[in-house]
Amino acid sequence: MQGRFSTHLGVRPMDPIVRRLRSLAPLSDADVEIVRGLAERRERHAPGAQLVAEGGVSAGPRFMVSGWACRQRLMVDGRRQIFSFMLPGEGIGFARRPALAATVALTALETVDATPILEAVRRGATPALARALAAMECLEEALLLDHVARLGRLTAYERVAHFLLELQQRLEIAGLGDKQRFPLPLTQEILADALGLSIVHVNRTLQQLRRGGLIELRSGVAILLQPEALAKICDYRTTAVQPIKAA
Amino acid sequence: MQGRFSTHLGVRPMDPIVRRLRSLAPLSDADVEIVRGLAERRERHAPGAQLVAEGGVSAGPRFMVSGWACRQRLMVDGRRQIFSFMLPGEGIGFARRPALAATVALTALETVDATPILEAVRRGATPALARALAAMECLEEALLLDHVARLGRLTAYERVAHFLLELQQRLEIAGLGDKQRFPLPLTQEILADALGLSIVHVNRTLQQLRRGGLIELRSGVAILLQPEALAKICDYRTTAVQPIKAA
DNA sequence: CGCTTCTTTGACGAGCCTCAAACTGAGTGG
DNA sequence: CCACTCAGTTTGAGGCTCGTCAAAGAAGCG
Repeated sequence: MQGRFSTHLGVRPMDPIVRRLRSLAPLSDADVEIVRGLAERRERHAPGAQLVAEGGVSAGPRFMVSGWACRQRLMVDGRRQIFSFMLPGEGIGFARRPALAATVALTALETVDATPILEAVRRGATPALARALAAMECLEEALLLDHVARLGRLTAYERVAHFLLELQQRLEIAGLGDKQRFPLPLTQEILADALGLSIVHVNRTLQQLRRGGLIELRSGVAILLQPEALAKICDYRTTAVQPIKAA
Repeated sequence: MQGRFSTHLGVRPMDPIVRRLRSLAPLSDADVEIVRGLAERRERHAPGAQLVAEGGVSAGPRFMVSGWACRQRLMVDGRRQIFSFMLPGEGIGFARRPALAATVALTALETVDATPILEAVRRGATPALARALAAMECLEEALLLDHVARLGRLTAYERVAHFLLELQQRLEIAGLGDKQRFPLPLTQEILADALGLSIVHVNRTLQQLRRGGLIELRSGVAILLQPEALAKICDYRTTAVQPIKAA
């Protein structure tokens, strides 16, 4: 289904990665070629598969090619908190440290090994990609802080609006979806565990947004009918993506 | 007051920093000397002072010497979310990126410029300190994830317990406080803004913990009367501080 | 179809927030 | 030394937000 989607739209598999990196720093054709070269070592994962175990060392840097994943932690009594989502084009395991949370596939997904890029960067061969990776790390932290503020200081209604706006933006950058419409292959349980709510309350909040004519949701596709109104609801500010100047 | 405290206990100003780094990686005497050498360039800040502006570039790496600070963000309607606290011995602005949140002094505090250490590390002069700084960064992210889980999946009662246990541990490492007792110079408003609660509810939750004989709080000092019971309440797991192996 | 997973709905209660006001303690100045 | 102020804490009352329990629809899938 996902594969067909790509084919029909003429989206080549590495496009989300290229688009995303380009949004972080201007890349030369040579840089882009390095990225496209990654396509060789592709890896498939089934939904539910654990990409990185909590406490384990990450199996090298990778990019998401298709599908969704998340970082999460479980409590002894079964409660779950999702820390972040990984979308096509985004990186996994670039930080060389023990994983502080498990990374789990939420849908069927594909990744590519990004080791060649990291090596090229270490050789100093591609300062532009180095900047892009630095900006990527920075953006990840920004998203985590947004998540904290969302959980700590927004109501359920605001949280859902804020989260949808964030996804819209990230997916648009990757070339999936536009200003209003994007794929959303998440169950309400997953939304609940990310947003710190119960399933039931997520359901009711979504309906409230629907009844208000703000969003539409069906069969894995979200439509933001009034993005500006949504942004107003939750004081949404685009997490600025300023490319980092070389040191 | 704070100065007197240090003098009486015979705590030298750089001790918290040394202790904290030592908890992250074994340091040689030479390493410790480098750290103690920082004491020259000390800086004072009044409570409420902004150490780093949101969006601004951090004014170089620093260590907290005394006092407390926090990273926070304000919403347009005045709501505030505190992302993290900075305690004596901990670092500020080591990541070379635009600040994603403002850093604000919560009490009178002192910092030292850590640039010399960063330079020594870059020269490769001190691999042990390099490991300690890497572990420091890692630990910071771990704390942030803990914070997310706290806000998303713990009740008010659990949140407060969890937070107090975290502070106890961090302060003990810095040599301030012991297994049960530690300084807590935070108003209930600050606690509320960190834990995603209202002031009133923080107050009631603290009293619930007091009535349960779990904690004691007075004039800026917290006492955990039953640390194990507290840990049980909130599924508290020490955020393991495993020194990172050299690459 | 018949299963399972996911969504939706209702009823109810608890957790947490808001508003408001009293109380405490540490200055501060007359 | 005693008001007086101000920031912070505590208490009460009431209500909204959100969670839990339970069960009934939908929707995907073999």
